[in-house]
Amino acid sequence: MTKSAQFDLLDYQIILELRKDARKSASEIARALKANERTVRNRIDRLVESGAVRLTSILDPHAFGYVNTVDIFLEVDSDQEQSAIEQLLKMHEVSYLAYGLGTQDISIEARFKDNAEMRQFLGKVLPSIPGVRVKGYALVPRILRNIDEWLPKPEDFEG
Amino acid sequence: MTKSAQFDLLDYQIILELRKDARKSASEIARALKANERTVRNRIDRLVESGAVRLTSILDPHAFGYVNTVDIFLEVDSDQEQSAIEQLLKMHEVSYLAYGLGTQDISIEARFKDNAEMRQFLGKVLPSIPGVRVKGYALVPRILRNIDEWLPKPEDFEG
DNA sequence: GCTGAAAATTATGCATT
DNA sequence: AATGCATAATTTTCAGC
Repeated sequence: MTKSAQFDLLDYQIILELRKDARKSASEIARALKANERTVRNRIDRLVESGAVRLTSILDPHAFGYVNTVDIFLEVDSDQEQSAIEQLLKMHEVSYLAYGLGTQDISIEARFKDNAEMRQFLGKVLPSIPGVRVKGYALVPRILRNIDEWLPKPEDFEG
Repeated sequence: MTKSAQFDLLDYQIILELRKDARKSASEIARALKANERTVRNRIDRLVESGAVRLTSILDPHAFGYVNTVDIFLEVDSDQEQSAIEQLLKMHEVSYLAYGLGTQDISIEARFKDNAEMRQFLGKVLPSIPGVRVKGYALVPRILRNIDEWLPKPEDFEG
């Protein structure tokens, strides 16, 4: 589980540095923030081990030829929800999947190399999953803010 | 711009390693993949400099008290689209924003610390933006796959 | 674009406060 | 939890293939 640990402004600044470059050395960060090297290392470890921060690689779909992105709202019959979710998660095109407990809503994002594949997915693949209806979708050529760019407010860091 | 560079299976394996830990040393990765240290460093540099891969920090909203996430579909009058998008991007609650060129669709995700804030956002804040209508939304207590977890197919890497 | 070897930098382990 | 220090590991620089 992810607990609500308490982080301070040094943590916040470290997060900002790591956001620019997750491989930036602890000593470089320490210099930039005028903090102790050893402390910065300890903080990074704590941030990662607490689960509050993940240091990872994010791929640009365009660089790999995935030029079409679509956000889709689905409605699913409750009794077929589990199997529908399982099927959706098997599809590598699905880059995001979230569902509302106690509701029939599933929200997904999917990525494709061309329009034909995307149309096939919307028109054939999704409707063929038992209990699933496409409630709406939006083609999203431009993502202006991505989930990985999200930050809490500075005020969420005590100090 | 992000060009479609060509990457091979070594790049793919390096990406998989960096996904687990963006700070994993190049020598450790080289050992794991039985590749040359220097080569691994060159590849990492190339992946990052080409824009295909970003090495960054991703925060867990829960760890900072943001327990409510909602995916929202909006419809916007074309002539007010630009100003609506600008206003939405100013809101720190909005963790994702994408819009379809030539359509009226805007797709967003937003995060909140409690239900009241979220309801306020859905019921008051969004409708108060000129030209914006909430077309639908889904509360998403469970995100099963996140965008940062997305990977191209191994076949997308030549070799 | 891949690899090698020495120099510089960084990380780790252990200790103290 | 923060820090100092010695040692180990890694990265960088400059080079040749």
